[in-house]
Amino acid sequence: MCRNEEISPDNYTLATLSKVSSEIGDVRIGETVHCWIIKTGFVSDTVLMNSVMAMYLKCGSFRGLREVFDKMPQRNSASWNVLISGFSVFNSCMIYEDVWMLVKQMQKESVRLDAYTISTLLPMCDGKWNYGREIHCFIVKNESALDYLDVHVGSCLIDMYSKRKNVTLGRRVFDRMKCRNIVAWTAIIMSYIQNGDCEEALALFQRMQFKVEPNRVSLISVLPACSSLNSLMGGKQIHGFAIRNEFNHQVSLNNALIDMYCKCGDLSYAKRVFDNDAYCKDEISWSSIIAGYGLHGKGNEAVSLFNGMLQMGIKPNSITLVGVISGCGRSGLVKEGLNIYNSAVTLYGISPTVEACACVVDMLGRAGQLDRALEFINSMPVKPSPSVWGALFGASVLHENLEMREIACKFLIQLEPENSSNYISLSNVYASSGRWDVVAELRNRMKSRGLRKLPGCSWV
DNA sequence: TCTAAAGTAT
Repeated sequence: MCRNEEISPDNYTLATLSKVSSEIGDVRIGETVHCWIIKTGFVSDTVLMNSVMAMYLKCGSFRGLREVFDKMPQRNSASWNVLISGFSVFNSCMIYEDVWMLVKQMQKESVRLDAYTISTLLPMCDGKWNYGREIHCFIVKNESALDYLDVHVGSCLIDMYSKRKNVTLGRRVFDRMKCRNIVAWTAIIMSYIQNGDCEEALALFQRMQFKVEPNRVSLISVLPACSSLNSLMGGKQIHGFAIRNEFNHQVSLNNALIDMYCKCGDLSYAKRVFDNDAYCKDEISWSSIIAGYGLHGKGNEAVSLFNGMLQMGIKPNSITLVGVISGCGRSGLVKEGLNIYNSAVTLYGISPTVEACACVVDMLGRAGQLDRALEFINSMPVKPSPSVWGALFGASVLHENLEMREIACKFLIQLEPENSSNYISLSNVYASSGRWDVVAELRNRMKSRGLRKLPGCSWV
């Protein structure tokens, strides 16, 4: 960058330059702009400094952002909002109490919490940080000042309630919103999908089309509902809409289509979408098609697609690994699956996740190699999870191996002491060998934990 | 000239 010394940039120019730096995402260029601002004496311009904070945020420098905030002589709501965003973006810096303290501090300094503040805070309200309802109350109390059902705030509320499995409260917000754009519609549709009501999700999607034009994200969001309902017809209609509206050049949409076709059982359509050259395939495209072939018992095709991916220079990740190994498992390709697992670190640079390890256990187990599966569990690089022992349990049921069933159940109880089905499975093991004393002891253990048999376990 | 929201592969 060069600068004509005779013409000094004003605060507007500098703000534009700061914005450009954010878009490039280059912190060095941003820092240069920041230096000019200091030299030209514009550091007291709040709006300009807010854009510098936003630049540091987008360029990944929490330190830069914090420093600007701390040195600002005057701050407005936007300054606080960017700082709060910083806490949510830079997760490693995230200490929830700190965020709440910032909010309190903001109020103490009489800075108004606005719709921006609220829609930044709401996505941070997960299981660990439980201010969601408090924030919602704040919104209700400040309805007139805040424009309660601001479309941003409303969408965030729907999303927050969805994550807490409360689609009813989300729907109440949605129904009361003054204006609903595509984001709000997508949020409520997603909420139904995430909470298992795919019929309502599709019904809303139909209604939505009379109100707003679907975009790429909304189509991607609704496709899993078609998969869940096994509605190939619904999926094809969305595919048709995507083609007519030229969304089918986008990799993310094609990925969602591939997944939908695989899950609806139409592999040839999935492959047709995959093979379309009008878009650039990424690791999700490959992982989806590989998993699809694997799921349908076509392990050899899954393995050759996996090799094709490597040849194309697309780096597989741990999810790709899970797809290809589980495909091997379903097709009895133990040797191929183990080869891929063993090359994961050395050839593909993937450290196997516990999910990948569970697939290996499942693969060995299905093939009847239960001792080898147990040996694998004892030597795997990550701590076995319930899914790992669950895989061994499933295989020991399949191959009627009581001894392995007992081992798997014991570990399952150890890992999930509150899950009653584990006790029941173990007591079934003992019941089948007539060890009623141990069965009774297990019943007592369940009782002392306040656990009950799940309804429907009539076989116990 | 400043700040916020929805999505796809196990």
